[in-house]
Amino acid sequence: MGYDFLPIEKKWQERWAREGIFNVEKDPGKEKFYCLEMFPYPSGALHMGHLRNYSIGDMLARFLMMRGLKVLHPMGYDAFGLPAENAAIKYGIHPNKWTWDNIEHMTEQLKRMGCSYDWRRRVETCNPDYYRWTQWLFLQFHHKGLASRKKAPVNWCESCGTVLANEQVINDGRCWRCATPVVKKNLEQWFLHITDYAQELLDSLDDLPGWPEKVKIMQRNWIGRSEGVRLSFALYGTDIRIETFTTRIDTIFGVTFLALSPEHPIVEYIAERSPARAEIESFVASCMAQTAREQAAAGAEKEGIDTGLLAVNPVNGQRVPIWIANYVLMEYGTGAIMGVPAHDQRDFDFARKYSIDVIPVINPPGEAPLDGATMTEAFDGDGIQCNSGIFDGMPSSEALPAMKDWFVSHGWGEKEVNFRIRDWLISRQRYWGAPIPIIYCDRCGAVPVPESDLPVELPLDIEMKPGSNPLEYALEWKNTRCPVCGGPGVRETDTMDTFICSSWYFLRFASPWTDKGPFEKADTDYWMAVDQYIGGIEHACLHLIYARFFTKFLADLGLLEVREPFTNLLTQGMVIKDGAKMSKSRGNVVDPDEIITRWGADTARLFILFASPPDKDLDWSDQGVEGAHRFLQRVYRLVESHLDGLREASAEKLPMEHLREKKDRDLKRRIHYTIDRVTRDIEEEKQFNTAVARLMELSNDLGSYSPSSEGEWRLFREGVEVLLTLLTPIAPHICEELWEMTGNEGFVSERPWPSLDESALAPDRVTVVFQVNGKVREQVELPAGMTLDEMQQAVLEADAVKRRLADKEIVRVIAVPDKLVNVVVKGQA
RNA sequence: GGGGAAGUGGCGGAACGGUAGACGCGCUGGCUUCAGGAGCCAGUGUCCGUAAGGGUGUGGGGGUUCAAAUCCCCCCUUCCCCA
Repeated sequence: MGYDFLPIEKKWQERWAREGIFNVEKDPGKEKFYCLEMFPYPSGALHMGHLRNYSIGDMLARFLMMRGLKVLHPMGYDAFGLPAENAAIKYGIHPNKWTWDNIEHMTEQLKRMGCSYDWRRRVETCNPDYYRWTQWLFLQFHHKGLASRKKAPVNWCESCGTVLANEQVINDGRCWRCATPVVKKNLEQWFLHITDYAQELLDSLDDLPGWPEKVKIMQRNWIGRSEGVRLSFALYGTDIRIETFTTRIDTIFGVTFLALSPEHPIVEYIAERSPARAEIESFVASCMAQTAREQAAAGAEKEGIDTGLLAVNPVNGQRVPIWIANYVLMEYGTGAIMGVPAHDQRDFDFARKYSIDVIPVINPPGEAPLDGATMTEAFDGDGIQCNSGIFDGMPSSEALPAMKDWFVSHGWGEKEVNFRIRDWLISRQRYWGAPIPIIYCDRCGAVPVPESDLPVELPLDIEMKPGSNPLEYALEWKNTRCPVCGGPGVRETDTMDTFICSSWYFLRFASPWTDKGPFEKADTDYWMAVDQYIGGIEHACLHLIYARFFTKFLADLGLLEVREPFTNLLTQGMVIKDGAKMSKSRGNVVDPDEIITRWGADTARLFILFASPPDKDLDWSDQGVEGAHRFLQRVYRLVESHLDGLREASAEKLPMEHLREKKDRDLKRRIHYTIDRVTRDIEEEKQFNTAVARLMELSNDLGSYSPSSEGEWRLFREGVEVLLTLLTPIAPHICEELWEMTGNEGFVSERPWPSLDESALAPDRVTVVFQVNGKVREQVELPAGMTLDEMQQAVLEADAVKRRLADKEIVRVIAVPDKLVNVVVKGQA
């Protein structure tokens, strides 16, 4: 017959579904494992990145199930978002229909992959049963004062027609979704106060040994904690004070100017009093048109304008000019900086361009003192204080803490910890998202929708038009009653950032059917935290921080026991073809459907797991896929061509001590070596490519073993069954089929993982390497377990060694049991 | 500029400080063939050699060690993230 994979895969997928073998319920008496892959956006079809993500996750879930754990392995859809609106406009399909059609199609695809999900638990974030609770969570943030509306300069994507959070502005100030350059707008927006959790988000990274160091570093950098001093400069001749923050209070005597962000609120006040009012206003206008990244880039041209007004340095009363500068960002610190050109490169560039004084206050140790007039770059290293009053002569490393105390004790400022992470801007001026449950009332202000009125359902009878939010025109929906006073009210038409929806979906999987809350504590108490989370590294500073934030907040509400959602994180590498990431724009995509139709899901899964370790990039190779397919064919033939013998052979295993022949002992050893290595490769090393390699070796050895006696058949049967069981998490369909063909009952997917017979691992003979001065001279097969003395004897008798030892003085002999002997001699050997 | 990851055959990739190149792909030769992207056997880092056997070899250069792809220092290159 041969390996006819399509009907085989269909048959087993149907049987698994019929028997519901992957449905799981909590069982407090049993150890659990929560295995989760990042759920997809239902864009229409799976791509190779998904296939890789879900092959890895499914293999782990199936492996752990066979290891006897209660495995929660669910799947869902991150189903709100802009592409649905774009499709609606482009093809005239309602976002709702477009999304649900895609969800059904992608679910079919996942089933065709043979994934072991408990499909009863599927969630869709666009389902009112789900987003009801997203809205409920927003209200909890609101009650706790952690959701608020404020006016701020925000990132605006012209193409998406919406604002973006800071994390969502990437690569040279572009939109994370469409790569359009982001511009600034001053808008009133909803924010979640993630900064309240900044310190904990930072600290508890240390409690995550199961996360890649790389991701933790990225998060630490993103959170960006810095300790410094908040100080204010008086606006000369007024009572107004301008706040700044610095980590380098040791350079306070070197301040020669103050620089304000063009967006700083005080700029307006200053402009009114400045002789250069018109110039300031036009300068500010031109800055607002620049992208954030243009402003911040270290190499970018620094522009500024002198306001003609002065600020007073608190430590020495010195008056310094106030400038407005494009390189000062409103969103970092206070939006104003003290300019110390001698010790900060950006300030230095700016000062030189506009001929501002440069006053060195730290001299490099052991070198000539700096001269502000002639220095060519800022000095930001440690050195000796100068021009710093009573601190002159002190090493700057000591001066920093000393000056901090001195400064604070004089009441000029206070110590402050500053974070780079900003509050999370969550409003989106889009239709296809979870409505923010707020009603505006002229009398009562912004009023939260009562929990009993949730969900605030998205109206479906809307008209999609480019560049606008249909909710603005959905008057029947928009106009409502104020929940407090009953007067006329207007609904918030902004919807929530979809990252809100994905910040808690892993909790919903624990109790997807409950309507009493977002989840039931008894369920999350059992299932949480996620033991293994798998997904792309691109979410390092987005989803993964947001989800941690939500988890901590929910723990503080008493709704969760855990404070971290994901115990172990695996960030899979990209899928590469022809030297570049697979992408539509590069035209190097391979369609998962095509691969599964042509080669089968098992082949696709096997190739993906074999081609490279999960955290590294994977080079797609059509020939590699064929190779994977050939391996499965060989396994199929191996079983098919030995069917009668396998069926008749006793399932009773022969222990090692009953095996006499070398070939039998070698096979037995290979079988248990494979169990040992495959188990460790999957469980400890997370190195699935070598696990597959070990299975190929076992298969090769079984292929060259010709059983004839009853005992040999028993051994062969053990080998085949071990091969099929170990291969099941990787290529489940073919294994089920072969398992059934050999006359076994039930699903191999439900078999326990083979147990290791340690005694079968010990080798009878070993290849020992003889070296002279570290160079391999001979390889000899010796009985295992020789003493070091015996090994040394053996080495001196070996011809290749003897030849090189003539007339040489042996300095020492090093022997590693069962491995090698190295004879060290004087001079060249 | 800062941070991170990585550099090993023709290719994907293996190697607790202990035989470098497992496994697979590709290639070469042979066998077989109800010709299919099939199977089987042998070979395959490189240089010298018919061979036996040597030399050499993990981006480059130093170092530690009986022994280094692996540990330490310097340099080069590529990719990613952040400014």
